[in-house]
Amino acid sequence: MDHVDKIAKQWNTERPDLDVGAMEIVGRFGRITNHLRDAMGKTFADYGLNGASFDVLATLRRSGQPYALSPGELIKATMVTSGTMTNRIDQLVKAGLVARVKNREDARSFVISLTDKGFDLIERVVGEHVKTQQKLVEGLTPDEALQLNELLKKFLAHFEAE
Amino acid sequence: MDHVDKIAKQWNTERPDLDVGAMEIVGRFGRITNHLRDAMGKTFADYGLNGASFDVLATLRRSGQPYALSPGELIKATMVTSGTMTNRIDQLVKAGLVARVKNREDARSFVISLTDKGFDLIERVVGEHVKTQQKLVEGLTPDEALQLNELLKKFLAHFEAE
DNA sequence: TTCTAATATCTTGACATCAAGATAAATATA
DNA sequence: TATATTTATCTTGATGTCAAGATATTAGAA
Repeated sequence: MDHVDKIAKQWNTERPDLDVGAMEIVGRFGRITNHLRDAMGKTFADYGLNGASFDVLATLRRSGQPYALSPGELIKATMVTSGTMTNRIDQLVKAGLVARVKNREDARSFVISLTDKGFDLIERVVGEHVKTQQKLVEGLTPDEALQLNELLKKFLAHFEAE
Repeated sequence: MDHVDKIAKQWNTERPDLDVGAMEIVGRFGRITNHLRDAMGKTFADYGLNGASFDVLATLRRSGQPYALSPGELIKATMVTSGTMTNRIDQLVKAGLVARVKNREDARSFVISLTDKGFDLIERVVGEHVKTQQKLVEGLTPDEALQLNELLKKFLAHFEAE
């Protein structure tokens, strides 16, 4: 009887006309995601980052050499608005982790480039981050984890069909 | 090949030493939850609410008669800080959907009570909300949905063990 | 060429949230 | 009783986010 079961039970008493089967799935998604975010946030905080700044640095790192993308590309990859990305980049520039480099071919645009300091930091953080994630899925057996991943993949495809 | 697969592939190229199996699960949780929140938010917006205000009204409604809880109880149920709850209540009071009623037995505390207007509103919204949630899980067969729910339940228990 | 449209990014103002601390009342202890 | 502690809620200041609009540049059409 977890927290979501309790909510479902209350609705069954108060509104027996409602079928809350879907609510159980959706509710558990929300709560699990909150726990995951909290746990991962602690790893980021150990290195002076948060989920937002980690996201930008990790996107640049995994894009490969020369570890540089335009703000527009970062916006697409991280699904935030332009204002949010400007703010994130400003902070990372202030921290010396990325640099805004002018694009000679298009004066409207910049390239956001990992500094050496930024590269070294993300290189270390991502290792810890992966360890944290592995610990988080330890509640499931390897077989269950595989099964869950397959179901998530199908579920996500429903939203991100192209 | 969904978005999460692409990220995993980039990491495999750039950092083949990292095992990103757990990252796939965690990443899909994040993306799915974002899609769920967006979709549900639209239903709330149709009634002038957002996820935060819906949450408070729904908590009061499903608590049963007399549809009233203290701020402290609402904080526990919704997992937000006291400042956030004060703000949410202020807005709902302004909108005439709840009322702050003084507690005679303990002058420190109030009871937050659904008004008739608030009751009528949440009564209608929750019906639409359940329909939205049902549509959201239609990407899975009933059997898959059951399977997923069981796995989520076990996963969540890992975080909310008591 | 000159005007218009599209593109790339930044700025502004508003909002929800949190952490930490303030206020006030109830309860426990001396 | 008087004082200290706990409890319940609100206030304040900072942060991250978004939507809408501003600015500047490039590309296309007349």
